Amino acid sequence: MDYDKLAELLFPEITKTPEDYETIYPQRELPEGAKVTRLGPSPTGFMHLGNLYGAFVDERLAHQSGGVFYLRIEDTDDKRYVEGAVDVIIDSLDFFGIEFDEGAGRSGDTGEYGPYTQSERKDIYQCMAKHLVREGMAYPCFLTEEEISAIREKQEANKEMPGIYGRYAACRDLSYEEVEANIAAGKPYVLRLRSGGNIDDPEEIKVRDGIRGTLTMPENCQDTVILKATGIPTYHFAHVVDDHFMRTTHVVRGEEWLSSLPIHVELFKKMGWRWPLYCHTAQLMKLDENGNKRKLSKRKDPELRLGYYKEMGYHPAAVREYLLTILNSNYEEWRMAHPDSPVDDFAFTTKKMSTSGALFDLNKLNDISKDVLVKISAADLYAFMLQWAKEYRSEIVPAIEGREDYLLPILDLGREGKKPRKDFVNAPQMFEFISYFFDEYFKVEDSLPQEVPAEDAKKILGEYLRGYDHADDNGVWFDKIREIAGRLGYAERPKDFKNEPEKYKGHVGHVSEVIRLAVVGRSQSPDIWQIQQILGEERVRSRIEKYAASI
RNA sequence: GCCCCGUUAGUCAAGCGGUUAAGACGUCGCCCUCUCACGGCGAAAACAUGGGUUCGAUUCCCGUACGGGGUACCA
Repeated sequence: MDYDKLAELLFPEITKTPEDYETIYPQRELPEGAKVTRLGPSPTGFMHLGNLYGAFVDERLAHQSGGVFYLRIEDTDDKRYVEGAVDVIIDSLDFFGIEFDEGAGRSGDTGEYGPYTQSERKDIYQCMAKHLVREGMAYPCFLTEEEISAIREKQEANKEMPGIYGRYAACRDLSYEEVEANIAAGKPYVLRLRSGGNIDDPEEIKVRDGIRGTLTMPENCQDTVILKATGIPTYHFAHVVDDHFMRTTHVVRGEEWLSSLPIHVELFKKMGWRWPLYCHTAQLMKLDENGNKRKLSKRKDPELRLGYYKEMGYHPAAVREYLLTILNSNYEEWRMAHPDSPVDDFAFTTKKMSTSGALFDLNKLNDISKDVLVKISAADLYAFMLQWAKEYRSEIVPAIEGREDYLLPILDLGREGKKPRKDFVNAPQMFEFISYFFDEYFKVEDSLPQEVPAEDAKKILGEYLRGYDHADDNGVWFDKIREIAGRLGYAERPKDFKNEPEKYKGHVGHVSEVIRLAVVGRSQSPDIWQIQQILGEERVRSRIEKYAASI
């Protein structure tokens, strides 16, 4: 068989050689140790937490080392393409503060290693495929779907490994004339790798993984398809060609790729290239909905969808912080030691990544979110909440928009000092938490405490109103409540009540709860005095009068 | 079926042959306190399982179970 002739027959229009592309895409000039990483999503328009998770790893590895992080659109499966998906990808990552240095963009590519969309790189793949044919390492295969499933059935019946390999690779040794005749007859064909693996006694290959250490696997034996009948490459071939010519140093991808690693290794070897350092991440998991079983995979589960967190009003910084704690087991510890350092100061490493899948933990996210939000200024919180409301809760926008002066002190309530309140978790919860500051949302939600009968409540509110002086400071204000409590038979100190409960109806806490109910409508809230200062005397008086009248 | 990968408290996780088996979230209790939150202190709670190897296994090896992934002209 004359492979040169076959290569010309198959790819008459390809004139460039692999060497030409080596020149077109030279080694990158980067500082020592700089890492080149990439995100390669398929343009389905669906981004999930796993994508973000991987993107963080890529981003950190590249930017921590002075390297390059680029975006490559992997659209070799035309069935998957969704219009506008590239923008969705860029936008949703941008929301979480992840930016690319080069690659596909909203308005075309940036960078010297493009095109960055696989469907535009057909010539490159074909050139490499032609090279493999010329070297006798790839061949055209005319097997039809039916023939392939017949082979599979036979293999299953014989309990053999399924697939096209060795003696089942019917087209491996077609003569030039047979190939020519098939093509002339218009038969469709794919290009298959002529695997060098020994199916009966595969050799072991060792591949170093940045997360999992050294992996030991059997070599590939399958004559994997590298070019589909359309001339478009499969993922395997595109990955090898692209990551070589884009000079990727670290490939971060999900563990679902682990089992095709031997294919990639064989392809790299056959091309005579060095393969990048693979980093196979563990999959994020979810609890099963019915019998809250163990772990379940993702896809379409709402909380794994990236847009979910934005819709739920979680601040991107909180999601980032949460992801980082999942990403690197020593991050939390570092964060406790460096509460105010920027994330960039943390030395991220793939070695500290978990090899087993983590279950998403909403409690943890909420807790982390509180810690993150407490450090964000009221002005930023305001802007964040407003933006969220505009997108997802337009009916509350009028309450918020243009009222920054009113809202800033509210958002800062109790956040001063060394032990600030951590009341806020996400945007909707923030709004709910402060909703009593809006007259249109204020309502009395809780009922009087057991210890205070209705007539006492009326008396408390009456006396409170009579003695109310908006100019009182916090101390004077509370002393007055103590007096009222004492006069009506309630302990002025909770301890007194606790020690001698039979002597009192209740304690000052119960008395102030009545006032709290009148002013904020709930039995729990931050400091009432501060709230009153923000509400203003008129509204305080009117709320108390109204509540007293309703008892 | 076959092939990979994994399995430490409810969850996330340190741990790399000898530890009282860290820490965080959640839960519970106490303290602080006008409520809640914050903060502080404390408690309950774990090495899937059976065999080896070893003076000694959570740590190493093999089997079993369980979970995940792959077995496509999908990525």
